[in-house]
Amino acid sequence: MPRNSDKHERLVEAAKHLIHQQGFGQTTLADIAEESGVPLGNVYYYFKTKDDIASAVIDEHMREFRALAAEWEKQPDPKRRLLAFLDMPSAMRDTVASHGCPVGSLAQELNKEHSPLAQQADNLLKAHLDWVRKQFRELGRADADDLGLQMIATLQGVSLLCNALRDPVIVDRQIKRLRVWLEAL
Amino acid sequence: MPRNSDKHERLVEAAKHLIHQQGFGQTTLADIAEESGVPLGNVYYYFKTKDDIASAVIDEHMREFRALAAEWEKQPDPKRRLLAFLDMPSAMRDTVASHGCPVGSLAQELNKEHSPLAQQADNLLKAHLDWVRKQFRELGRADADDLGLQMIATLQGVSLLCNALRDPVIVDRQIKRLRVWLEAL
DNA sequence: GTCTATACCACGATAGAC
DNA sequence: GTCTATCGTGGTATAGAC
Repeated sequence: MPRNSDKHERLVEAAKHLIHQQGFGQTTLADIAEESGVPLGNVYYYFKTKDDIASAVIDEHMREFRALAAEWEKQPDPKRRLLAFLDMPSAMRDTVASHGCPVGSLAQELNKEHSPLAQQADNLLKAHLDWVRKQFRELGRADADDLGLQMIATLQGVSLLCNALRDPVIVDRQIKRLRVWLEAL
Repeated sequence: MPRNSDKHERLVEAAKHLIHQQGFGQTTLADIAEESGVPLGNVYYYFKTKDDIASAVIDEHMREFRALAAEWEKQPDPKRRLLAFLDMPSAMRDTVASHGCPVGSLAQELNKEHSPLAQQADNLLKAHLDWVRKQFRELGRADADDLGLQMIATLQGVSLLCNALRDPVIVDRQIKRLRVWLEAL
């Protein structure tokens, strides 16, 4: 067990970045070892398999999401919470243009494999969706489930197109549109 | 040069299906050879590299898109052309739930590599986008570019979520919403 | 707990017989 | 043109010294 060392943490952090940039399949254990400054063979002291690293990365994404959600929930009403949520993709516009959405692209990749990792990534995406839907419900919308899906789908689609067209301005424009849409709701 | 043989065609067709189902990285030449009934070593008579096969697959997608577009363009007005366009994802709802959008997921995967294939897949996605934008322009909309992006982004996002949640009904509902939106435009 | 060296295997690609 | 056999590389995972 990792004790007084931060190597475990460094490995997960390196894997998180590399997987976002290169995808899970393209990222080798050697890449992760190098980026985190841990010798290759030593990686197996912390993780039994490559899949275990990916699993830890998804867990980390989930923790980060929960921490952000706790921040957004400090807003006094659901509409402002949703607007706060939109700050996330806005702030990531450049990295989205370069590598897409870290959670959406990972989920899509893992869903092509038959590994149980896919389910875990899907749950992460579902956590985003559920949180947004909850806000729409608190707004009193009977069609909260559809609205939430519409919002997350738009963000995922915009990320994909923004990445394919390599144009961060797409994120700006479409998020602005979503803000207007929210305000008017 | 392939002449009186359909092996070339069978290889591309097999690769197209397998890449959609498993992704490009996960699909091996052995898979493609087996599915198309061509011996492994013989694949290299038709394609110099694995990338060349992917390139041919993307070309094939492009041809199919152009053929469909030619059909849609038989509709008398742009609104009906856009509605006809939406029949495609509707008809594919089950395979989208199983494996995502064949062009969107491929583009996202290839954009994580540094290969020139990414550009080719991006062009395919852009062809879809350009066609839709053209229809909005012919509808007389000054914001045609935004509307087109909004529509393609929605479809891509819906495909991704539908795949992650494994629920084809999501496609039905959201396409229905898009139809209503179009009618009202 | 840490690191080196290496086993082992899958896959892309090639050689060369027919 | 077709197919078999095989090479070489690179990547996951392990053995075992320190």
